[in-house]
Amino acid sequence: MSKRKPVRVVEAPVAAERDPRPPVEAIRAAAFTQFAERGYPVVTVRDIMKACGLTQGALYNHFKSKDELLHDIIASTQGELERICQQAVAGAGDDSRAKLAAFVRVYVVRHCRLRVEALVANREISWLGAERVADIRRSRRAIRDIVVTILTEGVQRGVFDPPQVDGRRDLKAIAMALLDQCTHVSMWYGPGGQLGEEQMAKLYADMALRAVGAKPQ
Amino acid sequence: MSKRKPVRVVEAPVAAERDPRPPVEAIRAAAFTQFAERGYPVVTVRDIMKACGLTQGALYNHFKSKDELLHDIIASTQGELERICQQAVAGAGDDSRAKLAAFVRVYVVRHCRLRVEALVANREISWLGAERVADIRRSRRAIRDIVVTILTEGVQRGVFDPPQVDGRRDLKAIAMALLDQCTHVSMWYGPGGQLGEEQMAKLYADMALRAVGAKPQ
DNA sequence: GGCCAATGTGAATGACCGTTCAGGGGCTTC
DNA sequence: GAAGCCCCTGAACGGTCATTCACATTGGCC
Repeated sequence: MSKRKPVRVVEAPVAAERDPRPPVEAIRAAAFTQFAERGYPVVTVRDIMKACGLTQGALYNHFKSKDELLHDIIASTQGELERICQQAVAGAGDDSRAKLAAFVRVYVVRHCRLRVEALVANREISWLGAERVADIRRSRRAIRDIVVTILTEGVQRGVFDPPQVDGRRDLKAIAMALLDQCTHVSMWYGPGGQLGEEQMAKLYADMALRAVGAKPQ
Repeated sequence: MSKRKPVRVVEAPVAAERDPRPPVEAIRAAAFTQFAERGYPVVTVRDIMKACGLTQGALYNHFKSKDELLHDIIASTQGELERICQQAVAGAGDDSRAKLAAFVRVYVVRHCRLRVEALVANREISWLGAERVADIRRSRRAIRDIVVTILTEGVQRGVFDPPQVDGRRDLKAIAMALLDQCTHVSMWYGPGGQLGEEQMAKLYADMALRAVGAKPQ
C-alpha cells in the first residue's frame, strides 16, 4: 500500500506500441495528448515516452528538457494561430465589420476544431520557464492588438458604436472580452452539441458584431 | 548543483511568522495564496505550512489531506458565488433585461474584486479527485442554468432576440459564451486599468444585453 | 499539583521525479 | 568486416513528495 496518493485525474498511459512516425513527432504527439488530459506538472517523462513505446532516456536525444518540449508544443500552436488570424483579417477586404466577422469566425472554428491544442496552449503556458514564456505572451498580445485595431478603425469610420461607460470607451477591455469568449469555446465545445463548428463560429461572430454595435451593412 | 530543475514559476515562500489566526484559517489563507501564485501541483505541504509558521505535520491535525484542503478552498468560493448570483436575480424584479443585467453586474464585480479567489476556483479545479469535483461542477451547472433560464424567459416574452444560426437558437451556447466572457475578466483585470470594477461590470452588462438582442426598455 | 485533550514537531517511510550516462544494437559507407 | 554514427536502454543519482507517527508542548480544569 502506497503512502502517497498520486495526483492523477486521468490515469497514466499503459505501455504502447512503438509509434511509427519519426521519434521527434511521436514524442511531441504523445506529450501533447498527455499534457491535454492530465496537465504538465503531473505528466512524467516516463509517461510520455511509455505512450509512444520508448523509455525515459530517449527523450533527451530529441529535446533538451521537459520544459523545452512543452515550449515546442505551445509555440507551434500559438504561431499557427497568430498566422491564420492575420490572414483572415487581411483577406476580408476593407470593411471593419467584415474584418471583425472574419477574425471571429476563423478564431472560433480553430478553437472548436483544434480545441485540445488550444486548451494546452492556454492552460499550460504558466509552467514554462520565464525565458520561454516571453515569445508566447508576445504572440497573444499581437492577436489582441489585431482586434483592438479593427475596433479602433471601425469606431473612427462610424460603423461601430461600442458601449461606453461614463462617456468613455475602453476598446482594450472590449477586445479582451471578445477574445475570452471565443478562446474558451475550447473548454466546453464538443462535436456532439447542437451546433457544428461553422455554426458556432457564425453565432459568435453575430454576438461580437452586436456587442460592438456594428451598424447594419 | 541540483540535477532536477524545480518547476517553479514563482519562488516558494520564506519562513514566516506564526499566523495569529486560528490554525485552520491560517492554513486555508496560506494555501490559498500559494495555490493562486504557483498552482496546486507545485505547491508542497511544506510550503503552505512554512508560510503560516508551522511545520508539515501540523496540517493533518486540521485537514485529512492536501486534496481536502483544496476542495475546502474552492467549495467555499464557489458556494458563495452561486449564492450571490441567485440573490442578484431574485432581487431584480420580473423584467428579463433587468435580471440579466443584474446577474452580469454582480458576477463581473465579484470576478474583478475577488479575482484571485475566482482564478483559483477556475484553474485548480482539475486537480481535485473525482469524488470531490462533483459538487463544484454541480454548482457551475446551476449558475449556467440561471442564465439559460433568464434567456429562455426573455425569448418567450419577446424582449430578447438572440442570434440564430440556420433558423435555430442555441441558448445554452449563448449562456456559456456570456459566462466565459465574464469569468475570465479575473485573468487580466487589474485595479490599475482604465475602468473600475463597477464600470467594468456595466460595460459587460451592456455587451451582454446587446448580444442577446434585448429590446430597449 | 495532576490530568486531559488538542495541537505541534521533525524524523522516518516508501515512493517517484527529471536528468545523466555507460553500454549496446543496427544502420550506412568504406 | 571494420568504422562511425544515430538512437535506444535501463540503472543510477540526488533530490522531493505526501503522509504517518512517536513524542513533546500547551493550556484549561479539577
